[in-house]
Amino acid sequence: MGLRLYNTATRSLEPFQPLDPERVGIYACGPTVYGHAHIGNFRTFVFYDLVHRTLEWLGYPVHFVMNLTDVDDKTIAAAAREGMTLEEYTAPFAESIMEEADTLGIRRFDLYPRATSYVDRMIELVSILLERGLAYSTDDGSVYFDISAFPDYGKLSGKDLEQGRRGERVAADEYEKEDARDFALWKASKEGDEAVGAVWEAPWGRGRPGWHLECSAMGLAEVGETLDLHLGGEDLIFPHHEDEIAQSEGATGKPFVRTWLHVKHLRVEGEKMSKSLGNVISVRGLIDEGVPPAAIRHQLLSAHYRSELNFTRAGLEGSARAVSRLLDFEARLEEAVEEASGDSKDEDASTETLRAIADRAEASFREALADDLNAAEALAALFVFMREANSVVDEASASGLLRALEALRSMDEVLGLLETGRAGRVVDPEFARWVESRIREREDARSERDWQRADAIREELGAEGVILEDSAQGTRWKRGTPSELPG
RNA sequence: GGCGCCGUAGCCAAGUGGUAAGGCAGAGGACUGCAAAUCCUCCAUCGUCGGUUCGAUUCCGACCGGCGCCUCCA
Repeated sequence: MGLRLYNTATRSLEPFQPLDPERVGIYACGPTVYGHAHIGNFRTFVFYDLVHRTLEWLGYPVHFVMNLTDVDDKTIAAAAREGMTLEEYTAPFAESIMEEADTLGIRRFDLYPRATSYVDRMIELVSILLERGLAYSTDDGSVYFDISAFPDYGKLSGKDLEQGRRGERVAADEYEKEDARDFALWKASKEGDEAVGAVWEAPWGRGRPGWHLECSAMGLAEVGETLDLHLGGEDLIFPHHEDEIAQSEGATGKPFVRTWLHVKHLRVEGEKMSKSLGNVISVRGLIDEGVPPAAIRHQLLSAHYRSELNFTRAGLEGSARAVSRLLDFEARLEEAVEEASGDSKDEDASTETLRAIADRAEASFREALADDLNAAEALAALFVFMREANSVVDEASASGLLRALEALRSMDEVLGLLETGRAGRVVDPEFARWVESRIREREDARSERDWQRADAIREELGAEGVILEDSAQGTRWKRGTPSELPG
C-alpha cells in the first residue's frame, strides 16, 4: 500500500503523489529564535523528523527546508531589552535549538533559511501583490493584504468570511487597515525596530516584513512555487497558513501547497502547557536531570501526530525502559551473530522462522507508517518483532540473525531510537577497563562459589551505574538509565 | 457565539461493524548460586443513554466530561 497522508486542506486521507518524483519539496514552519525551545516545540520537530525519515525510508528523494524566524515583535522587543542587534540576540538561541535537536536524534534537514536573509524576496512579493491589486499601502508606509480580493481566503481553516464584517472597527484599530481581517505584509518602521537593526528599505517606505510573509518567500525561493508538503503546528492553520496561501497564490497564480500536515499540541501531566501554569518543560532541563534523550524521543513518538500527546514523568520512565530493552535486544543479536558464525550453525527451521518474523515485522511496520505516519503502530510492530525474535535467538543461525539485525536497524532508520539511545551508553575507556577488571575479580569469586564477594562487587558496580548480566557465555555489563538504577 | 477534536485496562496509547495492538507498572511461572536479561501465563467489553444492524467499542442522535482554533503560541 502506498503512503497516505491526512491533508488539512481537504480534511481527508489522500494518496501521496509528489509533483516531481525526483524531488519531493517540503517546507516546515520552524521556531522563532527568541528564546529556548520547549518540549512542545520538539514534539513538532520530532514529527518533522518522522516525516523526513519516513519519506527517505520509503525511497523518496526529499528536499526538506525548515526556516528559522529571526525577526518578529517578540524578538525585536527582547533584543531591544538586551541592547543587542537581532543577529546578536538570536544566534545563541538558534544554536541551542539545533544542539537539542541533534541530541534528540532529529536529522539535519537540507536547509535552514533565516527570515532576515530573505527580505529582498519578501519585498519582491509585496511589489507583485501591490501590482496585482491584492494589497494596498497606507499613509504610514505599511502594506496590507486585501482579503476581499482573494476569494479562496479561509478555505484551509474553514473560516466563514462573512463573520467579520468588512470595515467594522477599523477606525478603532491602531493601524490603517481597510478591513479588520486584512493582514500586514509590511510594517512601517518604529523606533524600536531601528535600534536592533530590524529595518529595511522598500519602495513604499522603511520598515520590516510581516510575519506570514517570510514563509511564503522562503518556501517559494527554496522549495518552489508549489510545495508537496507544508508542515506546521496545529495553531498555525489560522491565520498563518491561511495568509501564506493568500500571499503565495496571489503572487504566483499557482497552488502553493498540495498537502498540509499539522501536528497537535501536547499536554503535560494532563494539563495544557503554558507559562501561566508554570509547567513549561525544556529539553535542556530534562537532559540536565539525566533523562535519556532517547526516552524523550520515544515518548514524543508514542502517540499519533494528529492526536493529543500527554507528556508525563511516568511516561518518560516507561519510555526509558522500553528504549533500554531495544538496546539490549540489539546487543543480544550482535553477540548471537558472532557466536553463531563461530560454530557455523546450519540453516534450520528456527532460522526460517526468524526470517519470517523479520519479514512480517517490516511489512507491518511499513504499513503503519504508510497509513498517515502512524508511529505508535510502527512502534508496536517493532516490539512484537522484538518479543518474537528474542524467543528464537538462541537457536538461529548467523544468516537468520543477520536478517533480524538488518530488520531492526532498518526500522530504526525511521524511529532513530537505537541511534539516539546508543549515545547514552557510551562510556570512557578508562571506566570500561576498571569495570572489566572488577568483573574478572567477580568471576574468580564466583568460580570459588564465594557468592558474598561476588555480590559485593556487583553492588559496588551498581553504585557506579553498571548493571551486570551473567550468562553461559560470560558476564555482560551495561550502563543503566537512571530509572533502572537503585535509589 | 462560529468551526473542529477527544473520552479505550493503574498510567501511556493503537485499532476495527463480528467479541480490543503495543509500551510501562503489577501478579504467577521457567531460567539463574542470587540477580539481570529473556521467554510463558494472567490483568479492559472501549464516558452515559438511546437508535440503526443478525451483530457496535467501531455508524447515527442526545447527554455528561475534557480540549483546540477563532488575538503574530509548535
